[in-house]
Amino acid sequence: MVKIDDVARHAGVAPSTVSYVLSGKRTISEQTRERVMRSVRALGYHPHAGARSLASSRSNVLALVIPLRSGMHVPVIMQFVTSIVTAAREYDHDVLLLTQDEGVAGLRRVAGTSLVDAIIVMDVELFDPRVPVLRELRRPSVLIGIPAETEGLSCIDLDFNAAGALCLEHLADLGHRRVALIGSPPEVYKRETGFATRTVSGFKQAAARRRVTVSVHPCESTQLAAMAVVAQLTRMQPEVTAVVVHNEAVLEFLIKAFENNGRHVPDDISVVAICPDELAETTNPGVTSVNIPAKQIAEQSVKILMGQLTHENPIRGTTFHTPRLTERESTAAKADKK
Amino acid sequence: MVKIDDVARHAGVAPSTVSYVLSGKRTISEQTRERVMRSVRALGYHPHAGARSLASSRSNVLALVIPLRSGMHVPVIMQFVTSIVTAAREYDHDVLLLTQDEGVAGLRRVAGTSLVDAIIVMDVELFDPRVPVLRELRRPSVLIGIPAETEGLSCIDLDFNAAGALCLEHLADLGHRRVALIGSPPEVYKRETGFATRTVSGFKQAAARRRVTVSVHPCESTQLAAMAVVAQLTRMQPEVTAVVVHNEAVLEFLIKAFENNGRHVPDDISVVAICPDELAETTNPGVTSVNIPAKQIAEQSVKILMGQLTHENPIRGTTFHTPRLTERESTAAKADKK
DNA sequence: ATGAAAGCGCTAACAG
DNA sequence: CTGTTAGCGCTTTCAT
Repeated sequence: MVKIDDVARHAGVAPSTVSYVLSGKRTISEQTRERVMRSVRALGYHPHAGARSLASSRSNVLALVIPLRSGMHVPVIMQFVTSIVTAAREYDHDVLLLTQDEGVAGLRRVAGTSLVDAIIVMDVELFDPRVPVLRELRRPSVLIGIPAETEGLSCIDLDFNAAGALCLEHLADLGHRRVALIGSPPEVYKRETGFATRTVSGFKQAAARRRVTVSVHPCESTQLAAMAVVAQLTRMQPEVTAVVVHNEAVLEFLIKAFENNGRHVPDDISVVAICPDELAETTNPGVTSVNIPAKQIAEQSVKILMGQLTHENPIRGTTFHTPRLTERESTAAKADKK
Repeated sequence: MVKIDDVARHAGVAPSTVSYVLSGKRTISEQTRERVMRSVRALGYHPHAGARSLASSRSNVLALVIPLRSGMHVPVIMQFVTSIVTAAREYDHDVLLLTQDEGVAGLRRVAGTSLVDAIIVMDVELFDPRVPVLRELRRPSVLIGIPAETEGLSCIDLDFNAAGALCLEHLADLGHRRVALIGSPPEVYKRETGFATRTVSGFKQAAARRRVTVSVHPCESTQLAAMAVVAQLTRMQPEVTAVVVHNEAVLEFLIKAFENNGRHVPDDISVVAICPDELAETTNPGVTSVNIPAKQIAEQSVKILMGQLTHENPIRGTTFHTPRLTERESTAAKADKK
């Protein structure tokens, strides 16, 4: 294995000079920098990660805790994961993956052993046991999702409150007076996962403002559950002319089910979804939707961590992404019959 | 930060003794082991990962390269990922995530810096540029998927050849004489991804043996593409009474499309899928399927790496998982009309 | 069964 | 702008 001393000898400089050339932590004459880089390439030098982390107390690795539990839409998670890895690489960092099932112990382990410099936690609940641990770890961290107590932590999420409101406003503007929200599986609400409950409350607040009558229907992520909700809605609440769907997994099933119940989208029933744009574009018809900007949130998360790690830009507190609604073919003005 | 010397002092032993207690690399009297462990817990000691990797030249981290490209079913990838992380933790290893887009350079980097001890590569193509690099890296590695040249490498995959054959045999046993295979998107075949082409060839070989007439239809992972394939099949090849689906993403769309074309599953058309059991169970009707055993393959991959890392059980060569077909409600004997 | 001590390869003062 | 050197915290011979 070729080491820094080999490079130094080959280039006729001191080891520290090689180190500084590579890290850019002090100014080096263009001449020697060139010579060193040439030697680095000639010998195929790769600094030993462990030695580096020992000497600098920086591993250049981030931990990412991904959710495993039911109720989360897998493609969205995956998009977060890949975006975070890509963003981390831009800052010359790698990503270590932790699954939720190691729980709090995993956080303690990777932080305690200095395996990672910072931690990203996805799918944070309102009263998440990891939150106090993160606080006591005293390492940079960012939570994707908003817990009840954010003091001293960096959190980031889509403003689901505004997203819920935005959906209702859009439908209210189109003249709808009775709107149903079809949401995540019941367990997601029981866990008090922020994104689900915040959407509901934003939705309800907007409904109160606009004097729209609403109801909320949690829904399992299966076709059967989707059909059941539509059947119930059609039978018990035929006056509902629009729905907001906050459950990517059943979006297509719901549309199909409405069609099968003789209610055409958007003529008989309008549909707005909160889901990734890619999904909303590929359904038939295209669904008016509020985007879940996984890529942007992932990039912003990494940026926040890097700011904290370099002490330059220690963004603390909560960052909300403003939701954006895109009109597609699934919403229309309320029909004026009756 | 508490270090090994602190623990040693607290327990009244030498630092090396603490190290040996923790690693179990030499026999320690029950007495001192207890004392040391007590001190470890009392002080909350976590060995520094970098120092450890520097001294032992083992990082206890595995790299996992995940695919990003289109054509792969995301939930299956995710299942692999989480299973690999979980399996690695059983052996006290962590998992570093690499995305495909860093390409060969990512492999060189993590191996060259000794960031990882071993590498798992998913979605390996027949002529994969990473294969020669993996070979020259001289680190334990396992490929999920089978390249053209496996010399000196460990590979593992479902025996898709057998899977394709198994599907056809099952349908032939039920009396079907004309069978279509609806496969992955065209680009997957163009890339010569082994799993897709091997399925097709196993399917065709079995068809030749059983004198069944077959056709193969690549299919994009969209509802529209699924509808188009079904329409084409119904119009151009009405004599086809059974299909094999090797594309998880469109399985449900295909079934729906057949129903909409007035062909009931399984009475008018039998459907066999190659997909995870979880998916096959939740469709309506349940689909007879050959399982993609992500969890088993993931666990086996990790086990292979561990064998190589400990030099105990250096499993080389190719491991094929034998496919298993589970009958559900989507297949029936061919109707005897005409 | 345990201790002492020599590195592992790199970074970051300190010195010039 | 560059060189010298003292660790970083752990593992692992080599001793006993």
